[in-house]
Amino acid sequence: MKQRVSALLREKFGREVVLEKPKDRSFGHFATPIAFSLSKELRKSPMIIADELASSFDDSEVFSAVEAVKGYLNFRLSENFLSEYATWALDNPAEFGKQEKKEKILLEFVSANPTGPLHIGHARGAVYGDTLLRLARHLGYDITAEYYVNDAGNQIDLLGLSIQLEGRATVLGEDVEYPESYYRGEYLTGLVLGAVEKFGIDILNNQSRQKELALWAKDKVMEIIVKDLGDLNIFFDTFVYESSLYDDWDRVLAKMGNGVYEKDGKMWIASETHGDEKDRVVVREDNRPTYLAGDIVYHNQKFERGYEHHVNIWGADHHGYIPRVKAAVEFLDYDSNKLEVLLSQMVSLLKDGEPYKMSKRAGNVILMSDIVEEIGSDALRFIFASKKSDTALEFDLAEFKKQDSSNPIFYIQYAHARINTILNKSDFSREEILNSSLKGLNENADSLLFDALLLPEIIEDAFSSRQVQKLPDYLKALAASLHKFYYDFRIIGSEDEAKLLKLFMVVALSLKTGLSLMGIKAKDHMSKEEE
RNA sequence: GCGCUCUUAGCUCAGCUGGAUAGAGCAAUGCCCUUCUAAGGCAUAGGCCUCAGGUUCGAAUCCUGAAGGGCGCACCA
Repeated sequence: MKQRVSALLREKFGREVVLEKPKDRSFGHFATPIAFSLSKELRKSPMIIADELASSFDDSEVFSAVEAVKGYLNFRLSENFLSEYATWALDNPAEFGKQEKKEKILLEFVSANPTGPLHIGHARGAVYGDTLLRLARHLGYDITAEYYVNDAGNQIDLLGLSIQLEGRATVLGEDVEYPESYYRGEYLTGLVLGAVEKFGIDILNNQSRQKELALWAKDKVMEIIVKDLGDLNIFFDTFVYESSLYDDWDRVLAKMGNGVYEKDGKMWIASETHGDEKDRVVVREDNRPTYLAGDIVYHNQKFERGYEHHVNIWGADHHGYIPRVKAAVEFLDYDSNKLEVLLSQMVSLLKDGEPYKMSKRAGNVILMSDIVEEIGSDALRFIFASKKSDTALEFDLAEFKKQDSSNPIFYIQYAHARINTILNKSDFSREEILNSSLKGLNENADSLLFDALLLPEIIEDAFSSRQVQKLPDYLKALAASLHKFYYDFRIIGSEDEAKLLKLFMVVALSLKTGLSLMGIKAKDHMSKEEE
C-alpha cells in the first residue's frame, strides 16, 4: 500500500519522497513534508508549494483527497483502492503482506553451549531470532536458521567432570568438593542416571573416561535444548558442530595469508590493523587452537557456502568480540559488511520485587523451560518480541502470570476471538460477506480498515530495521481499534452487517498473520481459566 | 583507565532515516454490563524527553562535552 503510494510519488516528483503516517488520522492516511525541503531550492514558502502540489493531484485513482495543511501534503486514499486491496487480501490470505525478496541469508542464533538447558537470557535471543526468521520468510528471503554448537574446549571437559562429581555425590554418596565453575542443576541428575545405565557405574570414578562421558552428554543436552526450543515453536534448519571444523584449520590459516603471524611460539591474528583493540592469539604454544580459531573456520565456511548476507545474534556480553571476527572475515577476503551482528541484551527478572541476577554457571539460573511452563510459550514470545532486543530488559515474573489485560497477548487474542464469535453469530454466510462491498463505511470503519491493511508495511519495516517489536506494537494498536469499534457499533442486525463483518475479517486476517509471524497461534475462542 | 551501550510519565517501555499539540501498557482516581464474551470501553491525572552547548526554517531524534547506570576489555567459551 505504502509502496504503491511511494512509487507513485517518486514517479511524479522524480525523487524519493519521505512518507509518514500522520499522528492524527483526520489529516489523511499518509503525509509528506516534501514542501519543506523544496522550499529552499524553489525559494518559496512551504505553504505555497504545498498548495500548488496538492492541486496537481486532481485526477488520481488512488487518492480521494490531497490537501495542503501548514506546509504538509496530506493524502487520503480512495475508497476504491482500499476496498480492492482488502478484497484481494481476503481472497488470497496466504499472500497478504508477502514479497519476493529472494536474497539468500544465513541467520545464526541461540548457539548456546551444550552444557546445560537454556536459561531465560537465551530465550530472548531465541525469540528475537525466530521472529526475524519468520518475518524474513514471509518477505520471501531464502533464509536458513543455524545453530552453532560449541562442542569443543574446556566447557565440554567441565561437563564430563560435573557429571562425575554429581554422580559421586548422589549415586555413590561420596563427600565431594565442588570446583567453582562446576555446572549445577537438576538436568545433571538425569544425565548421571543415563550415563550409569549406558556405561556402568564405573564411569563416575574413572578420570580417563571423562571425555567419553562428556561427548555422550553434550548430545543429550542438545536434545534437551532442541526440545525446549520446540516448545517455543522454534526450529533450526542446520546445526554446525565446532568440533567438526578444526580439520579445516590449516587450509583456512593459509587462506588468511598475512593476516596471521607467529610470535612467542604462538599464532596471532593481526586484528588490530582492522579495528580491534589488539591482536589475538589463535593457536596456543601447545598447538591447541583457541575458540577464536574455531569461529574463524566457521565464518569462512559460512561465506564459502555462498550466502549473500549473514546475521548473527549474540548475547550483548560478546559485543567486544565483533571486531576480531570481522577482522578475520576481511583477512579471508570477504566483505565484512555482509556479516551483521545483532545483540540481544540481558534480561533481569524480578520476583517479588527482588532483583534476580542471572549467571550462566551458577546453579540458580532461571530455566527457560520453567518460565514457559509458568506463563506459556505465547506470553513469553510476546514479551521478548515486544522489547527492543539491544536494551536491557527487566520484568517482574509475577506480572506476566496474570491472565488479564495487563498481559497484552490476551488482549490481542481476545480481539481475534471476538471477531470469530461474531462471524459465527451472524446469519450471513462467508460467501455473502466476502462478496459484499467495503465502500460507504463510516469514518471509524474506514480508519479500522486502513489500520488492518497496514500490516505489510509493518512486516517490512520490522524486518529491515531489525526492530521486531514493531509488530507486537502494531498488533496491540490494531486490537485496541477493534475493541473500541466493537464497543461503539453494534454489528449484528445493523444495516451494514455484511460490510462490517467483511471489515472484521480483514482485521482478523491481520491479527492472525501478525501473530503467526511471532510464532503464536491466533485463538478463535477464549476460555477462561479458573485459578 | 579504555571501548560499546543506555538515560523519555510513579513503574516497564514506544517514539522510524530531524518535522504538525510528547505516546502506550501497568499502577492511581472516576464512570459504563436488560446491548454481538466487561478477558472490554470511556474519562481524569501524571513530562525542564538526565544536564550543558552546537548544527537549522525546525531537535526527544543529528554532533560535542559532562553526570549516572549496564556490558565488555583472556592464550574462557
